[in-house]
Amino acid sequence: MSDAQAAGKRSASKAEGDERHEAIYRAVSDAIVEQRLKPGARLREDALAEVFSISRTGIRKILQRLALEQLVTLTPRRGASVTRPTADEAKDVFDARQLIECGLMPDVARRMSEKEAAELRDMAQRERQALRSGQQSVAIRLSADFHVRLAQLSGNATLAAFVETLCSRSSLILAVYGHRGHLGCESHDHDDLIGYLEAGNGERAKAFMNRHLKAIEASLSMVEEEDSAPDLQQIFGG
Amino acid sequence: MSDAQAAGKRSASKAEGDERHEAIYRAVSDAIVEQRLKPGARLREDALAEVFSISRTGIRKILQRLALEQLVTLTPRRGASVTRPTADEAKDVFDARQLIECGLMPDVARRMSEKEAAELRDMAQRERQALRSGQQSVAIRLSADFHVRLAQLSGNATLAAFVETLCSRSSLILAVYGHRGHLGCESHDHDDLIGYLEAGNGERAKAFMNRHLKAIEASLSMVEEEDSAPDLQQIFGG
DNA sequence: GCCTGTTATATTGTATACATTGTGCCCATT
DNA sequence: AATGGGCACAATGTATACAATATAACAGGC
Repeated sequence: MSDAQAAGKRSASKAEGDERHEAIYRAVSDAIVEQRLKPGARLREDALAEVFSISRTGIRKILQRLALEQLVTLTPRRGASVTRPTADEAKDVFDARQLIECGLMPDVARRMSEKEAAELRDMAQRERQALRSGQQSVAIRLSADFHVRLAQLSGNATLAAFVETLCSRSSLILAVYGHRGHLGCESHDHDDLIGYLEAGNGERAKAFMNRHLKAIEASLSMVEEEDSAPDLQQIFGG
Repeated sequence: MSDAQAAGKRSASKAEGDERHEAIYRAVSDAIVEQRLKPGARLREDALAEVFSISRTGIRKILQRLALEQLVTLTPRRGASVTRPTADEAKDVFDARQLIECGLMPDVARRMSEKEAAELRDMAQRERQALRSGQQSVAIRLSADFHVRLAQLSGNATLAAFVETLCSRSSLILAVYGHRGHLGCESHDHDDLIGYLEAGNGERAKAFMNRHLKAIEASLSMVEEEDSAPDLQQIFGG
């Protein structure tokens, strides 16, 4: 990589620097969403800076962005770590998803084209495939992407961007509170949903999405696991 | 500046730096929301750094945060300026507010205590007062605060934070597309809404909020005002 | 032998210096 | 006189150096 990096460094005089930052951001974000970086994992600035061959300045920028999206937690003099969502946060996130994603279904049903439906079916199929072949990280990502793409089809970019952050956080929640092997979305659910949307039945899709999200939330085991020796912390801790 | 900076450097050893940053962030954010900084206004890093007596590093951090909330626009080598929302963005923001704020009304009606109702009434009264006495900036802020506080009472911190960004952006939208003198919320609307909520009538409140937001949106004049001599830009510009 | 206080190390926070790039002005040329 | 190129300036992007602080290891005392 050193060659490409050195060459990139020299030739990246233009606005490529931004794209590089974006790429690094996505790399870290993806690693978190795909649960290769697990909640609680520390993200040291030096280490990240070395891995991606940029200075800490750029890394800090990226970490701040991730912190604003609640994917990493920035503790003042302690640095960054992958966020470990609380039970309250988990509830908020799923309530928000229910309100928004369900609310968008009628719009999606009205606007979705055949080409977009095909794209969604492709995503759903690849998700099933990944699930069957045991590629958990890929499946998690495709599942989140499916929900995000759906929101984008509503035509509301603002809400779509918000749904994206909610889905990313959902992945963290599943990592902490989900049962292993069961990663949220049932494999056939997404296909069923596409069917309702293709039929233009927004209300049906809305109701189905509601059940779908409720099912995911219900599959979580909401026990806040205490640290190794935390009794004092829980009794006195602010 | 060197004196104040040196003194600040010594005394701000603790975690006060964070609070200082937060204060500066709020100062800039407030100025934007209250329309003392108008859309399109350039925000030069040097100038801000000098005004607040910190280095550009801290300013950049704050500008990035504001950019993620869509309050300022960061053009790659051109710097920061107060965002001038497009008509599409305006529609998205108000659609989002309708979906979310209305959807939260039942929860608010169920959870709101008498003390919180009194607090809201106080805010609404101060808003009317500010409006009467011609303090437009204060009125704008109080109006946004009212909607945000309402969302907070739903108990969903995630959605409340999102509503906060939507309200801030709404202020920008009103600055660009609103008629002068008419700043969105009718003065008695908020009081009426509190009444429905106090009565525990969530559905009524929901319907009223829907009309309320629709009325605000309808009051906008959605003409994308072209710059002084921009014909070529609009025809060819990306 | 365990607990506490101190010191050393490692990591983040901040500022500043340097490199890069966009913009506007001025001059030369047609 | 107008246009195009070049140059100078100004503002941002990046990296590094320095300062402050939290953690952990270690030593001394109870």
